[in-house]
Amino acid sequence: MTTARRSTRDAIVGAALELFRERGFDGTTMRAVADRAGVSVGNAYYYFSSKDELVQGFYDQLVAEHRALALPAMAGHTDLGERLGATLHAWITAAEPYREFAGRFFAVAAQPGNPLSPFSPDAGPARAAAVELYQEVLAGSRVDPDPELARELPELLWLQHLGIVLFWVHDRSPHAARTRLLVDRTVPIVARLVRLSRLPVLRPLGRQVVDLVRALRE
Amino acid sequence: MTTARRSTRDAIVGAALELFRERGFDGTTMRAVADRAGVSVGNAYYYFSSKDELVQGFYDQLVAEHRALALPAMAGHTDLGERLGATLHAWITAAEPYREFAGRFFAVAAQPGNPLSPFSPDAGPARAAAVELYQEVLAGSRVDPDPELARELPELLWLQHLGIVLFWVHDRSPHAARTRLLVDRTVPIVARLVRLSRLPVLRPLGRQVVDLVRALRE
DNA sequence: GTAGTGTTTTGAACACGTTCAAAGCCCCGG
DNA sequence: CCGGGGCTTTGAACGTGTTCAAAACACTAC
Repeated sequence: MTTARRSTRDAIVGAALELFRERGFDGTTMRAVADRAGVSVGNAYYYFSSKDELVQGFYDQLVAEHRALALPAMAGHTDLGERLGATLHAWITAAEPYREFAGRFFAVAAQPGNPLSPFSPDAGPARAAAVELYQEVLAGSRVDPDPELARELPELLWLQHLGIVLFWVHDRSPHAARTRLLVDRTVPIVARLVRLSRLPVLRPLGRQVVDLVRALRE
Repeated sequence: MTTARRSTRDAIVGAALELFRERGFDGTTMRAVADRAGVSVGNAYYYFSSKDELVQGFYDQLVAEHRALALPAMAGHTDLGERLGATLHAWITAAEPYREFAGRFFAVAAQPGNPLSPFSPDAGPARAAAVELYQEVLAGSRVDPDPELARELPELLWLQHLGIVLFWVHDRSPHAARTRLLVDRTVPIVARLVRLSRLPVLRPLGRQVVDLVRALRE
């Protein structure tokens, strides 16, 4: 029965998330996950082909929480910098509970070939959803960048997001204060660059950036 | 005797490097490393407290090879873009033999708290050496950036280098062609930005960047 | 020489991620 | 009811990274 299948699966991923939060990724054993889910080790492997794959559950939850926090936070603002800042701070807030062990998670995802890697084909839909959020960040702001650049901007902003995440993962300061500082300082730079992109002196630069992004997309 | 100590250590790291090249990181077992080095497993752990730590050997070798390739490659050039491109292409060339499994290596290093991480305190000297190479890239070029920016530029170029490495790790194209494309497209952008940094419109932007870097250094 | 002390080396033992042959379960056609 | 074919589930077994108490060794002081 397919509903039995679902519930076993959910029990496993639920147990995994609980244990990850309690003891971190390395401190969680597959035996413990299986125990708490009330199944055998082998059964856990029937649904998830590796311990790494259990991380997908964490990932999905984080994306959903980020979106839920980001949209209301930027609503009402029309300044690109404000909207961008709200979105990035929302991410830091959403990720806060997982801070201690998220480093291991992202290290796993950073592994080339890993399906969780944001650059892997498997992560295509997840990536598209993330880029779309930045599309919305832009759409709600009264900003008028160079039109060619505008088309690539959502993806570029998502790249900025990845960079911030990378920093956050290594940030050991309380409440991720350094990452928040990085956001507060980076956002005006990006906003200014976008604003200046119409300037004649900067047009060739913008074109170079656009060409680069397109060339890499193949 | 300290020379015996050295030679055991070298035997282990040598065996590890051989095996890494033959079978990759995951395919290499500590038992195999110990065997080939002619010592016991326990002894390998006496010198290296984990399998990850053996990667340091690979890392050191790569840095040395990069420097050896980069210096002659940029000699004679005075254009910043040319020097930067030569340095980055030299890195890709030096890293080529390790391409298949370097992904695993950098994933290990990317783990927060790992002493191999470029941002860890343990890696301070290694980082300083890397930044210094970009100091040399700048020193040999006739370029005249905004003076405040100039002081932070070596570190910023090193950050660019890290970004390229990150891309390379995920690049599956033959001969890392896509990474080379990225270098060829990124370098002119960076060179142009540096050149434009003296422009009055861009001064505030440059200041923001400089402030950011300094704030994050604490 | 011998005893004492610190360093190096050993290999069995442990805990973990992962695999796999076998068993259990469910449902359908006869 | 029976038999068979696919899902699911099991837990013992394997190979791995890592630990540790004990042994071997090197040196010094007497």
